[in-house]
Amino acid sequence: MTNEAPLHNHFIRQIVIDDQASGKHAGRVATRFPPEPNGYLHIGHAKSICLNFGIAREFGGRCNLRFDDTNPTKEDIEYVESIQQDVRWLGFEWDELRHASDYFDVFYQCAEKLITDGKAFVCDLSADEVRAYRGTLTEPGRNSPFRERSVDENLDLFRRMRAGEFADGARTLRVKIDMSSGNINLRDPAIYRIRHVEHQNTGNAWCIYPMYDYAHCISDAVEGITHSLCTLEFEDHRPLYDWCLREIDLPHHPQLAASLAARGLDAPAGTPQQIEFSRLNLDYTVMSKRKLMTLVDENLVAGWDDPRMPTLSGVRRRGFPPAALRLLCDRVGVTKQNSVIEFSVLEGCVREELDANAARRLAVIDPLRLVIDNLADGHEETLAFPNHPKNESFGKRDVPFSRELWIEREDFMEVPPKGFHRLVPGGEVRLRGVGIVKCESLDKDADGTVTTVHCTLDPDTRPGLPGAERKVKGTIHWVSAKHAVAAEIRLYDRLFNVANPDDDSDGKTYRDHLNPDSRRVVQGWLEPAAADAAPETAFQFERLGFFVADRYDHAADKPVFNRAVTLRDSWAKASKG
RNA sequence: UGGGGCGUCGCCAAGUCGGUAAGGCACGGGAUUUUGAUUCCCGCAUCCGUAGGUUCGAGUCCUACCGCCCCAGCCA
Repeated sequence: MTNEAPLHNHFIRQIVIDDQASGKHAGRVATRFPPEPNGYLHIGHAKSICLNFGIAREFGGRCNLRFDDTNPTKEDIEYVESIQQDVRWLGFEWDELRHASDYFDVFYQCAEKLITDGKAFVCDLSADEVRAYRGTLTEPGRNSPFRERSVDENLDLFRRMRAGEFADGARTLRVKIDMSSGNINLRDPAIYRIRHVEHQNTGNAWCIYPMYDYAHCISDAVEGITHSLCTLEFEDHRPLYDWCLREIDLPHHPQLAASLAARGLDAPAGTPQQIEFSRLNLDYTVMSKRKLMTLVDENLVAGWDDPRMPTLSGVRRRGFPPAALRLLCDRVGVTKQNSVIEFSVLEGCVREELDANAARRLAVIDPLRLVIDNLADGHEETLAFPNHPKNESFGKRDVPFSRELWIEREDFMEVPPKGFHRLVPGGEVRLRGVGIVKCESLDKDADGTVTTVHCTLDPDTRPGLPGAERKVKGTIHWVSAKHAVAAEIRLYDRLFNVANPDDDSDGKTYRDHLNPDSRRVVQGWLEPAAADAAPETAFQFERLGFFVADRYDHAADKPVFNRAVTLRDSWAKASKG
């Protein structure tokens, strides 16, 4: 894959540079991308993936893919598979694939240590009671009445929790920190809960499952992660992250992780540093898993990989190349500022990438018949077209040409507005790669709609002849009617018609802002060399935009193309005012 | 009246020990062009949330205010 050079130094890269220079972590760099397998990855995740894998690659370090599968009630194997596929598609490969559930035994051993050290207790309070004891943002909480149980009783109870003696929710294991802390995460947070649920990775081996804060920091330590990168909302979890690691002290108690050795998962435990950065948000889209899930579940879109979805599988199907997403992530930078990137920035990245790497083809998506009257009936020839205007290595292809063509309906106007450079009655225009054609007459149907444009081709303007140098205002694309292949063309537009669909302050929700025209399907005509392409091949259909052969539905004899993005169109912008 | 973050051009984002505002995207103008695309030039913050202060000099230091985001799951 390509390896884009970093645009500039961001604060996390600087921390890594400083750490490496000072010999912290013995100069090692290890990161991880830790998704919970409870949904599909989206563009926001791309930032984390690029950051984590990118840092590891840049500093000669390692990066693991780790499934944060500590809550079996929400997770599913479907997601763990899609996540792996998406990470690879983005262009990254993990050093090791791990699951938090690989460490369930370690978590358990550490919990017994915490209990033995008097740092954790089994609490019998119900969820509601815990909430009541927790206090509020401005009032301190109160100690649980079970906080002072003896070590022996705690150990006994915890072992019985594990043994399955208690019902879901009956008890939790809590850590003793400070119920009066201004940081609510430190008010004796639960680190284990009872869930008699089968786990996608460990089956029925466990009925108690660790909480995120507890499991994540230990997982990081056990994997020797040096820099644990996460998003801003975990900032006030960091004291808990550090507390757990300090109290457990894995580096000095390697026996706690001894069970890993037998499975080849052991490594010297480290002391990872959590560093937070801001999420990648885009306007005109929603990025929360919950909302994306709703769009899918309620059939508001055609699935997680609907081309309008901001999921990685969605943008992939839409035709956005992975390099465009990497470029986006480079371009937006890494900071702690909440930000919303304009969707046009992403589109710009897609255009930039595809302009350089997509072969050109001719296609017409709203056909109007054009007949070249001064060519013989049945006239046919084959023209050689370069596949890329600026890159000869793309080679050339044969394009069939004949007397009857399809041109784009919007490229002809009987009464043109000022500044219109295309075909008009009595006017001239260049047919791309063919020569200059003059509109001599029109055919119309009963409604007055133009059905055919009759032209004459100036034979002196064919390519290669001196007359080809003659300037005309416009050049339009075309496709030979006789040779064209009918295709299904899916035209996509933004899913939401407001910049911030998450904003429900006016009483409306994202569901009220769905763009009814976000998907239009038309029948168009392709030159043969476009139809005959493998699924996921991206082309620029000249003057129209970048299109991709649908990953699943496209076939050479029944082509289906999705429009990834239009070309920049200064005429449309100007003529619209 | 809690805790944790963040405020530099429309959107992002650099700004080393204080020395007199990078870059990208967008936008405006021009050149080239058999894609009104691409490419190429040129322009685009006397000002860094606000108000004071320190200093020869402050986006960078101090003080006070203002604004925005996150936290009260046995979710991650």
